[in-house]
Amino acid sequence: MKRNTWQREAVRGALDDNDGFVSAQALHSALHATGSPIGLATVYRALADLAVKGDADSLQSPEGESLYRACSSNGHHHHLICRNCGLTVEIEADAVERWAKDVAAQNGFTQAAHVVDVFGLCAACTAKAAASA
Amino acid sequence: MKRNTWQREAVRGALDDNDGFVSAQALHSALHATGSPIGLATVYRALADLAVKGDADSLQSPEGESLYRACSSNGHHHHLICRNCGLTVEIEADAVERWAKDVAAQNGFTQAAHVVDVFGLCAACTAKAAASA
DNA sequence: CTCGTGATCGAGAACACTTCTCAAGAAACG
DNA sequence: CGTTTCTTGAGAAGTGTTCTCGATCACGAG
Ligand SMILES: [Mn+2]
Ligand SMILES: [Mn+2]
Ligand SMILES: [Zn+2]
Ligand SMILES: [Zn+2]
Repeated sequence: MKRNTWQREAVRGALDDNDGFVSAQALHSALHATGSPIGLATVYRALADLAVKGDADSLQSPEGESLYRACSSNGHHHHLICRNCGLTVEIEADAVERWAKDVAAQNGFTQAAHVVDVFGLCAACTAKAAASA
Repeated sequence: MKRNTWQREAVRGALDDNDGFVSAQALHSALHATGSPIGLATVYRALADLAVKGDADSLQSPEGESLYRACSSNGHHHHLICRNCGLTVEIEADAVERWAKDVAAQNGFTQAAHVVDVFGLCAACTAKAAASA
């Protein structure tokens, strides 16, 4: 019941071309830069679809923008993200998963979900910052 | 250089009257409901100030809204939040702190900060949901 | 207790991000 | 093809937050 359009292909492709997390607007700009006439609303829709299908991870930047990324790893995992360049490292942490589940259960909470992200400056951006300081 | 106004007092008081995390707009409504003529912009400003002074914790709801809470515990900690009623439990987890620091360092990241929150349905809201289902 | 200065306030405008509306377009399928 | 139905895209609308700027008020100096 979901049709195949070049627009959806384009969004998926643009996501793949990107290493780190990107916003819908940035992706739209990138697509436009290559000459694509895709609409902004369509980019938002495609990203939302990819996210629910599990083909993309999404998170909120500290500034409140929604960011998306085509993830290599399939299962549940978390991210270490450079707040300067967006570079992302996928991290798995069974210990944290267990901890989140336990702390919820111990307090009588059900349907627990957790948000676990680490933001920092990657090695390259750290070096760059030190040089310019 | 920071003046004392009844507005700031009112915001701090309203925060204290609230168990869980609340949004700036909710707080503004609550204040209005008690007859206070405080302005919305002022509520935003007061909350931002409280947050940088460390007198309030802030986080982003999964929907992207900024939420605030007057926390009892002083030090760094995390939260277990009911997504229905906002009830909040403060949690400390040295293991998670260490893990975040380590995973950043191991990947060459500096100035690491982490976002760790657990959302769920509290016991009361779970019961209520089961009853109405 | 004035006064003066400058921080603070608040109404509304402006912003940034996201979603909605709906007419036009194009997959899918017999 | 032709029909059906989903998808698209431009712009409007919605939502949360910040900005603008004249009026107000806190507070230390005199
Ligand atoms: Mn990932
Ligand atoms: Mn807290
Ligand atoms: Zn970087
Ligand atoms: Zn609850």
